[in-house]
Amino acid sequence: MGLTKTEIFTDKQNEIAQYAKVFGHPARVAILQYLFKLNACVCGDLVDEIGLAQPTISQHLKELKHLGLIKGNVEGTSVCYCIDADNWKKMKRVMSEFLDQDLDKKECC
Amino acid sequence: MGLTKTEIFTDKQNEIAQYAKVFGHPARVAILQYLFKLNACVCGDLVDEIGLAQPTISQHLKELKHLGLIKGNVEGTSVCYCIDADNWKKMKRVMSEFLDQDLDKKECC
DNA sequence: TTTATTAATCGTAATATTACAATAAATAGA
DNA sequence: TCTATTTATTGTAATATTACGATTAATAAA
Repeated sequence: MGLTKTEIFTDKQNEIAQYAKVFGHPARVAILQYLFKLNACVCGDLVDEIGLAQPTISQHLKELKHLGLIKGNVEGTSVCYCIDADNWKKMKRVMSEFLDQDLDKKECC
Repeated sequence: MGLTKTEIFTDKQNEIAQYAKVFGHPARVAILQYLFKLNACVCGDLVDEIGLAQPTISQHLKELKHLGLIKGNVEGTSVCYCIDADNWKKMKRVMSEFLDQDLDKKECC
């Protein structure tokens, strides 16, 4: 136990859960908000900005990169991160379909 | 360690993460989708529908109820669940604000 | 009152996540 | 080459999550 039974769910359900999971930590939310706010690539100031240790930030960045929501570019000794616009749009389509379900006649309790 | 440092993040960031976290498991996604699909209250068939043990479903329902996304109504020996439309809308506003951030001029890598 | 039905709770094992110190890797500049 | 700078990786402790058997609680029906 302790492991999610992904095989009993649909691909769509697992996809939604996977996206949601990565947003399920405030540090990753903060990283993404910062990348949006700066309107440009961010090279390294995330550790100062967020206030977590460098390996922790690096770990969170890895998860965001793994889902394709951000991309990194090596620039000298530092690495530049930014939102991957195409994949962000893909994610939005998946999440919107889930969040925007019709609420009519839903409440009967 | 192992515990999220919520205190270093804004209320908004923690709120987004909390909503996302509850969507971060396919069983909870499946439960919500089923409640939407039925267009009515669901009294108990979630265990058969989803395919997880009854205590597991009950645990997931508890988390959804705790965030206010669903509500339950006792009906005889069974309990009737449905989406809480008002709170679902509140959640959607919070998540949309986060997901719908402006993507212009974001990519430079 | 007894029995059946349904859902919640408790306890717990297996696994996952979070955070960070220590270290490694990679590159720039002296 | 040596040193500084920056990021990734490794290892690990603390905590959280997931799943379910066993049990309890609550109500309905016999």
